[in-house]
Parts: sequence; C-alpha cells; structure tokens
Amino acid sequence: MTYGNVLQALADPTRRAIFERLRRGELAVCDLAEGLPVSRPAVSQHLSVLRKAGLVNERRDGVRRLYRLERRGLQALRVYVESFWDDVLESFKSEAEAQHQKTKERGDDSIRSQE
Amino acid sequence: MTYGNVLQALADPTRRAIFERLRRGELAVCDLAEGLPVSRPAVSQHLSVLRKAGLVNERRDGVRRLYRLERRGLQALRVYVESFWDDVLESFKSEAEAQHQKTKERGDDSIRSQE
DNA sequence: GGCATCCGTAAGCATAGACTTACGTAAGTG
DNA sequence: CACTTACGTAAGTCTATGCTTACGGATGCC
Repeated sequence: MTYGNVLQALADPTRRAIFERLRRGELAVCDLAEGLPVSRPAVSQHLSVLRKAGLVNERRDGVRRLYRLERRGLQALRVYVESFWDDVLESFKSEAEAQHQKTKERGDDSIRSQE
Repeated sequence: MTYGNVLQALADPTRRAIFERLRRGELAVCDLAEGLPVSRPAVSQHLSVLRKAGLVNERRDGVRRLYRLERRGLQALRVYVESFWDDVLESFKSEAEAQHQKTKERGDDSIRSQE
C-alpha cells in the first residue's frame, strides 16, 4: 500500500467515479453500479483495486457489502504530493532569485516577455 | 490539463522516476535517460505525457533541451487531494460521533474490538 | 560544407488491464 | 427446502499503452 498503488488506482476514470461517489457516504456494490456505464462485476473488480490501494473499506450488512472511504491511501498520496510541493516551491524560489540576479546584472527588466 | 491527466501521468513508475529525478533541478533528456532502464526515445515520450499534464516544462539550451518541474499539474492534484481529504475527515468525524452515540446507548465501550 | 550530438516522431510489437458473460457462493425470505 | 438477491471470481476478448528500432530535423563545431 504505497502512493504508487494509490496513483495507479485513481488513474482510471471509472475508478475515480466510484471513489468520488463514496464521498457522500457508504454504498453497496449494486447501488454503485447503477448510474455507471459498466457492469456490476466490473465495479467489483474496481473496488478490489481501490481496496488494495487503501482507498476503500468494506463492511457487511446482510447480503450486501457496503463500501466506504478509507484514510490510509489518500493520506499516503497526500504526504507524497505535499513533500513534492515543498520542493517545487523551493526550487522556484531559488530560480527566481537567480533570475533576479541576472536581471540586475544586465540592467533590464523584461522577464515577463516570455509569458 | 486536469487532475485526471496528472493522476494518469504519475501512475506509471518510469514516469514517476523521471518526475522525481527533476526534483533536484533541470536535466537534459540524455542525462535523464542514463540510469533509467529504458531507451532515450522512451524518455522523450514520457516527457511528452508529463508536459501535457502540466507537470514539466521545457527550455532550450543549444542542442539540448532542459526539462524542469512545473507547478500547474502538481497544484491541480494538490487541490483535488486536499478537498477530498477534508471530506474524508468530516465523514469520519460524524461517523465517530454516531458510533459514540450508539456505544452510549448500549452501555459498552468495545469499539476497538475490530481493529 | 561536412560531421557529430541531441532530440522528437513514426511504425510496429507485446503486454497490461478494463470489460464482458458465465458461474459459484453466502445470506435473507417464503 | 426452494427461491431470490447481492456479490466475487474465472475465462476470454479487445483496446490502450509502454517499449523498441529506424529515421529526420535542428544546433554546434571544425
């Protein structure tokens, strides 16, 4: 269960649709299936992938199985993205400073010309 | 350029390796290729996908092309994940309260038995 | 001009994976 | 016990896509 699995799980549009549908609360497989353009077994297979990625949880209720969101997967992705985001901001910061330095040396201010 | 494209772009392990290599700063295609288990054209194709997802930027330097991280793609993913994260926390919060309520009604405290 | 380097793209191939239908199983209902 | 409902899984098909080799264009150097 790493962010790699999470990214791969959320890469598929159908799987994202399922995932986002669970945002409002737990749902059974048959309820998830209707409204989606794929068959119920397809939904089951997608749920299996989401579960292995730590994005989804299972709960039995009689003959039905209620699926709901799980924190672990999303948390793993969150940590990955945030740490990356810090690095990106930092690199842009130092880059901007270097650019500013160059500009001062040349004595012009046409940085925005390439935007 | 949506978070869907970003997720799909980062789902591939090779593409993630390229992306993470650019964390330390800009690199040319040939520099990116060595150390990776794929050919240089493959790297070019991956870079094309990353660029279309808004994750990567291009800059020419003589005969070389230097690639560096771009904020747009990662920012789109960040917004998506964070908004989702808020919802997940909220749903867990209300769920915990409901569970607590039930516990009080039954007069026991064995919530943790299923962990 | 002639040559080398760096790169993107086209074409073809092979595997991953998303989907379907068919089937077996578990739980509820009469 | 029959019957229904809800679900997972197996098997097979077909498309998407990641990879390779081959090629052509752009830039720099002599």
